Parts: sequence; C-alpha cells; structure tokens
Amino acid sequence: MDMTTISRLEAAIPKGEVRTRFAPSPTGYMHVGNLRTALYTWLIAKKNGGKFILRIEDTDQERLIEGAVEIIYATLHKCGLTWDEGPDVGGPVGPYIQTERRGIYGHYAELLMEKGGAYRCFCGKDHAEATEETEEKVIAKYDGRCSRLTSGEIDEKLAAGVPYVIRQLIPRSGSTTFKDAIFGEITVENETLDDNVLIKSDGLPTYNFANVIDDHLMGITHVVRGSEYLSSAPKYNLLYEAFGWEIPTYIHCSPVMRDASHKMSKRHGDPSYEDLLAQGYLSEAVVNYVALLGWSPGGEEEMFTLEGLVEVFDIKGISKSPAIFDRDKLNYFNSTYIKALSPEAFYPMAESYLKEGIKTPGLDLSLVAPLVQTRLDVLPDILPLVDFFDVLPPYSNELYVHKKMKTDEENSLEALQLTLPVLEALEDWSFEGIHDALMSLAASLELKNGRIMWPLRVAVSGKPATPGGAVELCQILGKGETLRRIAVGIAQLS
RNA sequence: GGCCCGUUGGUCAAGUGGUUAAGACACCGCCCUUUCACGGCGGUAACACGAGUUCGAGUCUCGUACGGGUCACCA
Repeated sequence: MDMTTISRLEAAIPKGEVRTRFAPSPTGYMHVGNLRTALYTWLIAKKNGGKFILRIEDTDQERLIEGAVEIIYATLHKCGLTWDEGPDVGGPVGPYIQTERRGIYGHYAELLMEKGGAYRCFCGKDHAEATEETEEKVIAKYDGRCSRLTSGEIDEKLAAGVPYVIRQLIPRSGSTTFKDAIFGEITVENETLDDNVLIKSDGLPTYNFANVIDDHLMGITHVVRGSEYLSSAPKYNLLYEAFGWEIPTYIHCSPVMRDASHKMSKRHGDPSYEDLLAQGYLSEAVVNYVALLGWSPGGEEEMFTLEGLVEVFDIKGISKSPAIFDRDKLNYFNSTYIKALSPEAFYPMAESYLKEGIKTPGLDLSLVAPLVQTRLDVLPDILPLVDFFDVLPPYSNELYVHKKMKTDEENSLEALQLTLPVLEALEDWSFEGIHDALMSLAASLELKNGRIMWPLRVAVSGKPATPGGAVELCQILGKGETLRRIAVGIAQLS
C-alpha cells in the first residue's frame, strides 16, 4: 500500500459526528445477542444524529460461509436497522469489507514496529515450548522470545523465507487503564497481557488489530461490542496510544443467556433471530423485546417502535450483568404486537396458517382470522385453535355440563332440541340473524343465554374452548354443517 | 489456575445513603362474558452472605460464596 493511498484514507476520516459500526463476521445467521448489539449500535448513531456503518469482518478465511453477507443484509433490513455506509452502499471510508482492505493493515503494522509497539515472530503456529505452563492448566502465553531477536537474526530469517506473524509488544511492566461507558474505569497489570498476533502468517490481520485500524480509519466514535472483548480492551488502548489516535467510547454489553450459566447458543438449540421469525414471531416484537434485554428505558413504558426507541434510548440504561432470554416475555410482546395489528394487516400473516389448518372448501377464513387474533402467542398457535372446523372431533357428553352456565346433559339435550328447528327455519344466516334468533329463543323460554349458547357451542365444536362463541361458529360453519352437528349432539345425548 | 467483571422476587428490571424497595412477564384470585381468550382490578414473591464506614446502607469499603468473561495465526 503506497503512502498516497494511506494519506488519502487518513484525510477521509470524518470528524465531528457520531459514528458507530456493526461489524459482524459472515458466519451465517444473527444471534439474539448480535441483534441486540446491532440495535444498540444503531440507536446510539440515530439518537445522536450520526452515522451507522456496516463493516464485514471476514479475515478468518476458514470460517467464511457462502451467502452469509446477503443474510446479514436481509436481516438488518428486516429489523429496520438500515446503514448509512457499507459494502453495498459505499461511503467515504471504504472499502467496508476487511479482506478488501488487506493492504492497509500491513502498513500500520510496519508503522507500529517502527514505533516499537510490535515485532516479527518466527516461532510458527506450534510454539508450545515458547509458552508457559502452570500447574493445573496449560496457559498458552507467548513468552516474547522473538521480541529479543537482533536485527541481524531477523534479517537472516527473512532472507531464509521463514514465515512470520507480527505480534503486539506489550510493555513488560506498569499497568493500563481504560474506560468503558458501562463498566467504568478498569485497570490491569500489563504483565497479565499477552503479545497477541496482529498480522497472521497469511498476511491478514487478526480481529485485535483490524478492529483498531478500521475503527480509527472509519472515524468510529462509539465501539459497541460484547463483553467478551472487555479483557482485550487494554491491548486495544495500548494500540491507540502507540499510534497516537483518539480512543473511542467503549460500550461493552454483557451476554444474553439461555439460563443462569449458559450463553444463548445455536449449539444448544437456542433460536437465532431467523429461527424466531420462522417460529411465528413478528420482527418488531423480537426487536422490542431484545431491546429490553439488558437495557431499561427508565420509565414504565415497555412497548416501543424503533422510532420510539431512538427517542428514549440512553447508554446509561444498559445493564452490567447478563440477562436471561425469557420466552414467556417474548410471547407476551409478540401477542401484544399481534393484537395491535389491524385486521387487514393480520389477515395476510395468518392466512397461510388458516389455510393449513382449515381445508373445508368455501369456509370463510376472513371470518376466522379476527377470532384467533387475540389468542395467539405465535402465529402457528392458530392451528390447534381451528382444527374443529374441518371435522367435528369426538367428544364426551361431560362437555355439556357447565356449572356457571347451569347446564347439564339433560337440559343441554332439551336446548339443542329447541334450537334445531329455530335454526332450521332461519333464513338470514348472518351473525345478527343467528344471534337474534337464539337470543329471542332464550328470552321466550325465560332462560339465561348460556343455557342455549353453551350446549350449542359444544355441539358445533366438540371442544371445551374455541375461538369465538356459538354464534360466530354457526355463522362460519354454515347452516348445513351447523344443523348436522346439532343433530349429532342430540343423538349423542339421547 | 491468573486476570477482569457481575450478583434486587422464577425472569426482565427501577433504585444512585433515609422509599410502605417501582413497573413488566409468569403464576394465583376476583370481575366482565354465550366457552376460552381479550380487557379491568387485586394478590403471592427480592436487595447472595459476612464484616466495616455511617445517626442511618440495596445504595460506600473489604472479604466470602456463587456466576460470567478471558487467557487462539476466531471474531
């Protein structure tokens, strides 16, 4: 990389605006924890009128997954987390894919070596004899031997073509203090830090190096990432200091857990964002819930659109401790979002499930949809709710016994026998028509509505609980099927 | 094991030296009601433990326990 390119890159660094970045490695899907990190990162940018940047960290050639970048694009779009700069839309500090920036890192590694902050290491991948062992556990801490090589020895190895990596030279004494917006000031002894590899033998940078270089070159002001990077932060600080660069605000987020002692993980079968959508969760509900996992808006309101989150978001509300992912609460959010949908918006979402659950031709699914809308956690819950429309399930006559409705098998039989001719004679098979006919029947007999409605609902559904009451079910089932099922009930009770 | 971090009801969490220790989910109860839901009202339930500082500690300090993270040519 020539110097004019480098100076052009450095001159392009935007100043005076908040810039955040989401920097996933393209491994396939979006973890819930990643989603939350992306969300907070996006929110910080939007809250401050700044820019949200997407950068792809693909320096691990062995873990590349075909098509993963496209999945990241799609997922972020689906969540509403649009980026101002990125591989696809470009921007002033590109390229936004690390492998396309490979020439850049080498230059800064050279520069760092000149400044005495790094050195070439020829030990090779297997440098077991160069590590320290403790009693109980083998700790692979590099002993720094190559940092003591003379320039003659280095030239010799270079000339012989010995492959090498570039390691960060950590001061052998003293301590390093860094500041995190969530955890406060943290100080560590330099001797506990390792001389990490900055440039791998394939010439590509490690995360430890690339993130510092790129964040600086891209003018990133707030670095949001998982707390697994907390213990590496001192090394990044040392890097910034060695270059004389301004240190960004660190925001380290604790992990999202599956239980008290395990992180959410695909390996344990925990769902990713994509999995949750496939399970019938609404993206908005997932985003809303995830925002509240490890962050509190302060007030008592919990339901937020993305715009609403921008309004109330504050770094100060981010929690230090890990948060356990709670399916019950996610269900509550999803249920709330489903209920809030207009019938017009709900129907297309529900349609495929309704069609899967109801095969009877001519049955008006648009009448079923509003009945199920208020009783769902997730969309697939529709299936067991509507199973009785196609076929009347076998049921016990005990269903006719209901204390509060004051019904038993005997008076249910009477009710059905009285109801049958009334419905048979009814011409207006609309909700109002059926409703009025049944109500006036009950009134003429001086019976509580339930005495008629309960047996009827049981007879037409065969279930203890149904979406909608007797009138709705009759309306949807149609006159013929309704009368047939009442007859079945009468026969069964007789 | 070293280093770093954390710990308020089952879960998410408010709280920043003086509170009857919020609120939400879940759970339970009541009401509403042609079932079940929805909705409304109410209830059970927490400061990990031990010292110290202080007139006073969930809030500050130290220790203990438990948990998490990290110690890769992965990010």
